[in-house]
Amino acid sequence: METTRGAERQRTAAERRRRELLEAADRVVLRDGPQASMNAIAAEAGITKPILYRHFGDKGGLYRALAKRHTDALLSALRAALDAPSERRERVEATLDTYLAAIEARPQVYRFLMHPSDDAAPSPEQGFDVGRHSAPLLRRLGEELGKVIVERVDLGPESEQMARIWGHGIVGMMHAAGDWWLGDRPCSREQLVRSLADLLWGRLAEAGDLPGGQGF
Amino acid sequence: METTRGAERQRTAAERRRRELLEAADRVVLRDGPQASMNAIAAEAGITKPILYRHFGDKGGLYRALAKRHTDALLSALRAALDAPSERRERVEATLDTYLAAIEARPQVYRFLMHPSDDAAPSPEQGFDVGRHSAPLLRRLGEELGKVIVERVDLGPESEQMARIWGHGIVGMMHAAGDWWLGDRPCSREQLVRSLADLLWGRLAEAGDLPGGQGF
DNA sequence: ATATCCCCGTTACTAGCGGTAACAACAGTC
DNA sequence: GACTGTTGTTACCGCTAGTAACGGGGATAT
Repeated sequence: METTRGAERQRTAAERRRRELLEAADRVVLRDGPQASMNAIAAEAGITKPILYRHFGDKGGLYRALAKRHTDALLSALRAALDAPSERRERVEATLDTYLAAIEARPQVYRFLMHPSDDAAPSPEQGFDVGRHSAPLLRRLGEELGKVIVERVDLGPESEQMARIWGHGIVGMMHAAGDWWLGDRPCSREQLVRSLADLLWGRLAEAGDLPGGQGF
Repeated sequence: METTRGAERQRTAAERRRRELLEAADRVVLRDGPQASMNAIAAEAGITKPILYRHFGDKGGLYRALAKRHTDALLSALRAALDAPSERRERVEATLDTYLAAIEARPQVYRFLMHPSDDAAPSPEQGFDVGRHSAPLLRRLGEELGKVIVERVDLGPESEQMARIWGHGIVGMMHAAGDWWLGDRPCSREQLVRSLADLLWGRLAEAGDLPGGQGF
């Protein structure tokens, strides 16, 4: 009765295959961007389409699996920066810098993560399904940051609601500024990090109005 | 020689037609979301595809024309809120609220503006063309806000750079928080607005650490 | 009046996409 | 040796964006 051992071996073989396919998909996405076709990915992996579909269900499945790898990697790097033993402002700057360094190092990956090209659920459900459409990575980062805030910062009553709002807000700030910065590169990474941290540290409230017309 | 008058009339007729087509496209996008097909739009307008292509070049052209209308409308509403004669904090809150009210009122439009479904330039240029991929609306809002900040807020030296960074950062914060909020609706709009304004007003810097573990 | 030109509109097509059905070949199990 | 499950194939479906190629009608020029 070799059933269990055989099944085991088969399972691990399937998992290894799955990893190979993911790596091939990775290469293609890195080369062709998020609109890489299933045909191209299959060709890169040296096989044909139906195998991909057997492993991942549909294109959304493959992309979700692919995104999870990168998201997990980025998330753990951010967690490390967020857990460093230093002052709050320093940690915030380190986290911003970690994120920006990551997207700077591999812009194609970043682009794929943020723009899965209308992945997953085609969801023929009409009506207002406006949730989930922005990249899942942003949502996840926002939720995680919200958790960190609620458990470390004293925000008084209603702190949980506000912490989640702040989590998503700060992540969005980081993302939008990073996206813009990555396009034109108008300044150094350090300056960007410092400016964003300044914004979070209330410099907008402290700054005086400029003469001529009402202030901001 | 009726040449000029004839050409004139013809031009205005073409422009009226174009507006009609855009309105039909608007209805379809509002109903089907950003993945509305050219066939569906043509059918809604009561004509066939090639006419659309003659008017707008390609799908990206149509979507850009469509997006410009909504973007302009939203932008002018935001400008009005930003120019109100009151205190800075109040103006910031009013602007946030205007944006959130807009996306709340017509989520499908909002979704279309943010996710043009890989529009426009297929740009076969490989390499790092990571600019421009996030919705043009966000970029435009960020730039506009940056301009407003640089001309109204006293940020000392390097103020222009910092103002642009802040513009994109604040817009991104607003967008991400709004997107998340629109999905789960975890709180009222007022509360969201107040929390985001609090964040911009430096409450993160002022808040104390919570006991148990390092602070944020 | 006739011929010219230009624009609106059509039908019919291409190439490529995501996804699937049907079938072939090989493994290990009974 | 028969059976079963996995791995792989080819050939197809329905859809999409986009494009000829052609027909008809109204204004213009002679």
